[in-house]
Amino acid sequence: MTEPWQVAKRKRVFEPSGSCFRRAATRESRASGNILGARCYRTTAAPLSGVTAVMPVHVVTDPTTLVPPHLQRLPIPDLTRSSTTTDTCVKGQVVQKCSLVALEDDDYLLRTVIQEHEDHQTLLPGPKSIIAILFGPLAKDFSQAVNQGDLLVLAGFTVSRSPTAKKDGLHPCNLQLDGGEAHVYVYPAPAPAPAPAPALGPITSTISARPTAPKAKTPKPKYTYVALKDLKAGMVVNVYGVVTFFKQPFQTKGTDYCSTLKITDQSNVKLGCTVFSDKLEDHPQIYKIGDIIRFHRVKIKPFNDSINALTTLGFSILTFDGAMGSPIVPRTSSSKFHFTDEDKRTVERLRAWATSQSAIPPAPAVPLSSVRPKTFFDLTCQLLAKSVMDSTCTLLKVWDGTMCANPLLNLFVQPEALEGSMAITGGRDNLVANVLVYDNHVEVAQGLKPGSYLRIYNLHALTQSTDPPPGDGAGHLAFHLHGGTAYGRGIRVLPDDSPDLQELKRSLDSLQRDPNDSSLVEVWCTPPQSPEAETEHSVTERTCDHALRCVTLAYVKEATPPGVFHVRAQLRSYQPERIHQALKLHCPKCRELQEVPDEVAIASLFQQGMGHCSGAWAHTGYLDSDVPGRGISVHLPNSAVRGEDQLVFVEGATLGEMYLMSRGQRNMVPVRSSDGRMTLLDLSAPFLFQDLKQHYGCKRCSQVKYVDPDAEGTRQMDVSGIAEALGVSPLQYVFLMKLELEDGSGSLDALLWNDAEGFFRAPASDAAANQELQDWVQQTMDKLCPPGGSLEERPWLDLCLRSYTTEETETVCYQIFDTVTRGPTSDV
DNA sequence: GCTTAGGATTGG
Repeated sequence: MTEPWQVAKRKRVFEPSGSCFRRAATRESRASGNILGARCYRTTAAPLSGVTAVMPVHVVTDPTTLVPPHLQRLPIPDLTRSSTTTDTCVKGQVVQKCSLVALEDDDYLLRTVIQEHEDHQTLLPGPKSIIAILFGPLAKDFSQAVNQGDLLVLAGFTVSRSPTAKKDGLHPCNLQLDGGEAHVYVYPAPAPAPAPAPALGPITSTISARPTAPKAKTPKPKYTYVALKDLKAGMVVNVYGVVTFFKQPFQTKGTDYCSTLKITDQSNVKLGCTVFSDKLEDHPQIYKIGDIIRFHRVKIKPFNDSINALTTLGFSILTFDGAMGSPIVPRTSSSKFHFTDEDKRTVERLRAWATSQSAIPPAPAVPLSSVRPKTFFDLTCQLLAKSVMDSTCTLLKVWDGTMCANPLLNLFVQPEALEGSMAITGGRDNLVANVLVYDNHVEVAQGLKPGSYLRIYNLHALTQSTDPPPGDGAGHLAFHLHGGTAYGRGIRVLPDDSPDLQELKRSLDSLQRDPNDSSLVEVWCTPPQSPEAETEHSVTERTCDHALRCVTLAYVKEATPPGVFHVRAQLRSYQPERIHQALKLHCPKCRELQEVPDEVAIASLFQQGMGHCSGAWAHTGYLDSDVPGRGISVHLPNSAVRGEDQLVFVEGATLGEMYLMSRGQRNMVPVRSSDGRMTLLDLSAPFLFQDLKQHYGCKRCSQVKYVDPDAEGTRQMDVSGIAEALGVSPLQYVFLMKLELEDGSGSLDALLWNDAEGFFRAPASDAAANQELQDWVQQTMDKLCPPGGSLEERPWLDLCLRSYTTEETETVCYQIFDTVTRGPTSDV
């Protein structure tokens, strides 16, 4: 049986030297900025505008400087497919001119045969005649302006393989002329007798329109694009589409590389497309599903009750990022392409349409931290090092800045067999994925340079069954890029400035901020294997009873809420930094959260409460006040139960006096007069003082009554009983802190809130009243996150996190639950 | 020498 990858192995090897040369030539032509033809011509020909000003075919009869003098002439017999075509030209006589072929929508094709001009002809070996194929308006102009026998200078062409060379005995290459850079300069054959052609070098000629010359203003080449639903077999068309499936170029059984892809457009028709070219740079540069592609000159052919698009002679392809708002920059290796504002709008329209389509499958790209065993996925990563394992397998060591939740297989390779370096990882093994690349992908893999950014398509995550500890059930993860091209399997190098690399680069940057951090290295090298082992080195301890596997913060962030996770992280920072600021008041009824009022504000409320005395109750005593001329009234309800829990109403005291008086007292309620009756102060002040504790009520939920001395009083002398009797809805003290956690895979803000008292093992209401307890909590935080300490001094925290979405803003939040600190004195 | 592929995994 012959499998695709076995076939591929028998293929001709893509000549690396040739490809390098070609790529270099392209770069050079871009960098030079010297666009052959058009620009030079427009300058020199300005006075002649109206004759052939925007024409790519120039008719030359008289000595002026029409043909750019910098063009280097290349003899036709010397032409090869790796010839530099920038600033070069060929010169030859038209020995055959075929008729103009009309393609769809004002597109044309014309084939002609050019024979090397006689000044070189006799001197050089090799085929002297070459086929030139002209496209578009150039072909049309040529058919009108050029006759057999004319002498031509051709510039701005590309050199391709001639598929008919064996049959026609002509040059093994052909010339293709298409687009704004292609130019044909014509020296018409003199009608009566041949005159010596002007020598090349600085050609001095002048233009004269001859009878067959085309009309003065030819419109710029305008391409029209056919909606996919309107395609019919036999058409040669230009189309746009959104990529819904693609394969990287692979070698065929024939002479070419093949790219297969599927596209769709607003007409909701899908079209399979096949690109054949032996030049990799002619193939589309598709990075992911959703990219937008533009084809010029594809032929629609019937296949299996449907139609497919196939590249034809003179095809060209541009690819664009499909994301809304990202720069519209065509991906192509060619510096010769048409691209207009209309193209831009087309791309924008397709992007907008595609964004709203569920028919376009989501790209299966995931970070290393989210990879699950037995799945196939696309990995965007940086190549660190590679090593040839055998003839059918190459190992790539890659990372993406996130830490895999599963232990990763680390294949050891002798340093001398490894190309590239792992030094940058600082030994943090669980960050490095070992990718085994097989069969047809080996060729691509061997051309990869360490440091480059890659996307590997359809990577298979497999747990290594031969792993030593079979008991723990978690084999080490290895990644396989199987042979063949099914499901788009392949590797592509992403350009360094690709928008798809931003996230990856951020992750890698944060990893490398502190590459020498030994504690990180230690932890990463010894991934926790059991909960027992974990807690030994942690300053916190989980108290939950679920046995979840420890995951990375990156994994937590990827997961859809709600969820429960066990993580191991360090505390980078926390807010607020002062513990007393972390104490808040919370209403269990309306769930409002508020700051504890500051003493200045409370003191002022006490001042305002010093009005007319509400009058003596049966049990009223008077004390001297700090405030001159005022007295403090102390009232006891008529039916008050005597004893320790005695409820005492205090009127006319300052806040300071209230503190003093309530010391050692169980229940003191500050009151004021209102309309001759006794009521509570504004609820921004505590409604109840219990020794060192102050209790507050919710302004929104309380319905404060006048305090009636004849009331039965409260039966229950606890906070809620007293509050109820007073019509107060009591507030609870709570801790609220935001902890910035960090674990190498990323960082995450988690709240200490509902379960904060458990975390600190301290009731918030006690902490509010007790400076020592606040100090204890502060010391605990200092232990978790030493002030001014470096990352390596920070201990690791085992935490149980919950993710959830808030009702109001629908933002994702994380809270720490079921976790306790070991306290500031623990010796970890 | 006018072909080739025409999506569709599971493995080393």
